Amino acid sequence: MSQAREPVQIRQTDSRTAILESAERAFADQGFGGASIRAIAREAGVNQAMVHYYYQNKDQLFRSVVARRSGQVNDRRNDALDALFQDGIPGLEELMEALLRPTIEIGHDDAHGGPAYARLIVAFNNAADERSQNVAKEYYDPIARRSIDAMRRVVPALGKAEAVRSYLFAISLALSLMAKTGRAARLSDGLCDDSDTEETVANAVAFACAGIRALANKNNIQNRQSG
Amino acid sequence: MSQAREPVQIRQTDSRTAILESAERAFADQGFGGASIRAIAREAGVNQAMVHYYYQNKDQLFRSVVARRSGQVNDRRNDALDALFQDGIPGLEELMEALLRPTIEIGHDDAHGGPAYARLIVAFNNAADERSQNVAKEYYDPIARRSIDAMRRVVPALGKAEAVRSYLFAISLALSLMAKTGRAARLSDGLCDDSDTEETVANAVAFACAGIRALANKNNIQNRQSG
DNA sequence: ACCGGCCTTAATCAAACGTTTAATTAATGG
DNA sequence: CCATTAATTAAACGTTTGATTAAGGCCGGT
Repeated sequence: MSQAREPVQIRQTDSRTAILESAERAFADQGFGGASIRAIAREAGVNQAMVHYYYQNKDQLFRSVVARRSGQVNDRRNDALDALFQDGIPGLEELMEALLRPTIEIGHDDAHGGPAYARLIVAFNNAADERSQNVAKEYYDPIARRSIDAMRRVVPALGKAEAVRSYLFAISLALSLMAKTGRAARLSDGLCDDSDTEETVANAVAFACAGIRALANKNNIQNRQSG
Repeated sequence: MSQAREPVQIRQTDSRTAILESAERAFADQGFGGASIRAIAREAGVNQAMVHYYYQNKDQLFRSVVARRSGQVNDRRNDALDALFQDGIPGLEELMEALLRPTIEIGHDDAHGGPAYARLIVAFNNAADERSQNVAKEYYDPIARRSIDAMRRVVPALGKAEAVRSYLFAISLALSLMAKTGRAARLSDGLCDDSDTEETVANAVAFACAGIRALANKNNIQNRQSG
């Protein structure tokens, strides 16, 4: 009688993702320049040549880290957008929650290295260097454009420039909530927890929606005055 | 007849500040780990040993870069707070403009390396590593605490935790406006200019105030329900 | 003229860096 | 069972890193 046969590929898969997760932590904590491939390999428990074997070089290793996570987040955001607009036009709160919740939740997922990715994504979100912008363009611009269009359908008074700013504001909000720098806890003497995902989402959505409506009104008034 | 005597320190100051400004650009563009002292010295037009002569090591060089700029910003913010509360309690819009304007303006000051510092400060504002948090604690926590207290005086309904979050949100907004990553321009097909300082300040203040009031209301409602 | 304190220099150090190589081991398919 | 492929290893490559050293130039004061 034959045993249930396993895929037998014990060796490969472990190393590949171990490197990826170690790299995620290293890039998040020390930046691209500060992270060293040697340390990444050491912490992953693999030979340092394995990093190049699987990912060629440091640049592509970085891209691979971002690619994996951005897929996880943006698939959820795209699905949520599909569902929301299927039955007409949703409310602004629903829309913003659909956009921000996946980002916040993955950052709060301690068991799967969420906080490390949160710190990483925050760092490169506001970075102006060519590598960061290329990665942002490839992995985050498509969902950004779709989100901005959705925001303008939900709040018609929102001009394109205001919508872009609002989107970037909202993302920046959500990211600042994910990156547990310890500063919020320090400044609030421990009152700000930020481990409560639901409260975090609620705060981000409330703040963002109010801000967006304010920009929409401002835009409206300007148009009325000048038109 | 004696000539008007100058402080005579012609030699020193040039190299000192040349290093500081070169370092500011390097740290902003490549991060702490990615920036090299050799490149910093080269771009400053000095021997690389001069960097250690004036700033001992890379860590203190970084601190010196932040110290200089944070002084410029926070002196202005402190003065504005003093003036605002001299004649009673100001409005929220006035308060937030006092807090955000200096930050935004220094980031827009192209002639004096503002954009470089903007990118630098954005990068380390959301960083969780020990060095960044130590620098933040030393150079930005005092004004942060004072600002948070001021916000609660202006909006009494704002709880402490909400005030801390609001402050961090608002700063995060202003910073995302300063860091000209090119992403806003790209996503808006050039519509978002961000070089217009007044419009930038107005947008940030409007968005932040609306968000803060939303969090204050949310807090109020919760208290009423649970009390 | 000479001294003493800044400022500046070129040269050097050990350590760490990213990357490549050649050789070894383990699994797969015919 | 052998040939092929994939995974892994130790070692080394040349370069760059942060930091230190010793030597000298500049300049006002005496």
